[in-house]
Amino acid sequence: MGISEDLKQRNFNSETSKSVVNIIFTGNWMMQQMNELLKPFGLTPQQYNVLRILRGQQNNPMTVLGITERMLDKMSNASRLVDKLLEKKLVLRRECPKDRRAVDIIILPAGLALLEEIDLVQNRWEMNFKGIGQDKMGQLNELLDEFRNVFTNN
Amino acid sequence: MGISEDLKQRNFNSETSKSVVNIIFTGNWMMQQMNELLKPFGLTPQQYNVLRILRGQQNNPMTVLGITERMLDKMSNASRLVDKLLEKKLVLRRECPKDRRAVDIIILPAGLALLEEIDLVQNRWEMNFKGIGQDKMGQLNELLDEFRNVFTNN
DNA sequence: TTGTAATTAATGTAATTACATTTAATTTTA
DNA sequence: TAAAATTAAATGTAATTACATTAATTACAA
Repeated sequence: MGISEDLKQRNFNSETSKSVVNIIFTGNWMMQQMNELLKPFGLTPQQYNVLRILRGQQNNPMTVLGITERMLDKMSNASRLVDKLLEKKLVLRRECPKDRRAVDIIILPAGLALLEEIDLVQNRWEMNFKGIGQDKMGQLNELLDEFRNVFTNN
Repeated sequence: MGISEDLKQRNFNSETSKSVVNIIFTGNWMMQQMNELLKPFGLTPQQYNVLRILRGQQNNPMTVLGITERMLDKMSNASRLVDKLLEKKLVLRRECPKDRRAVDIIILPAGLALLEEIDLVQNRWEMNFKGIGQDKMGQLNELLDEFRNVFTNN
């Protein structure tokens, strides 16, 4: 019996308890999917996330702190993730001229190219969900946001 | 700027792309919440999950494999998680009489008592979500299930 | 200005995870 | 039955994460 069936059969105290477990489980499941998708490209989901954040800044440099603030998983050490991306020559690291404590990170053309490759595969993969429909996707996003917004901060 | 605002501002290709990121992010967020909640009790979310699985079996012994199948995060090593629970004297481990390769794990009264303590705190914590309403919770659960069910297995 | 506090990134480390391998027992099959 | 294949759990390990600390720089207050 898989966990999906388990989720259904388990007698939860409340729909809320089930949601809590379901969100964690589905998050793990999704991460796993991403992990498989990224494996051929030699990136972990966390490294990929950092690259996408850098691309999102339209080639403006971004400090390590800036990256940290936007990471999905705050606990991954941005400093060391950037190390890995440096090793792969996907980003550049240089002292920030405005604040010598800070370090600017810039995505390199190789990084952008890799992201574009991954985009193709990811878009194809996302097609799997097209049966669900935009309206339901929107609903899901609203519900997840609402869930988190219960706690004012975050 | 927190990630929530970032999720809103980021220009996603599609509502689907946003859902993918949102599910991962909200899963991590929820895990973090659980982590904070469990810290005073000296349990990690994974250890807690195993304890709950064992409780769910109404004190029937369960093999390590059985636990693995029901874990939220399949990748955590059930064997070593059980080690930790043994150290804390929350479970018992004994050779399975029907199959000497397998090992039966049974939750001890101390484990059940700890879970009841945690239940109190968790129920109180879940009250935070009561404003959302049962109907929306149900909706969310259905949507998450639908998302995963796109891939027949899992 | 000078000393104190705060901020930024990097690093040290213990624990955990991911992944492969090993050991022991059981099942299958020749 | 004996050998081969499979299964269950444990273990080895390299990488990663969680958490604390450090080092360097900047901001601020006396």
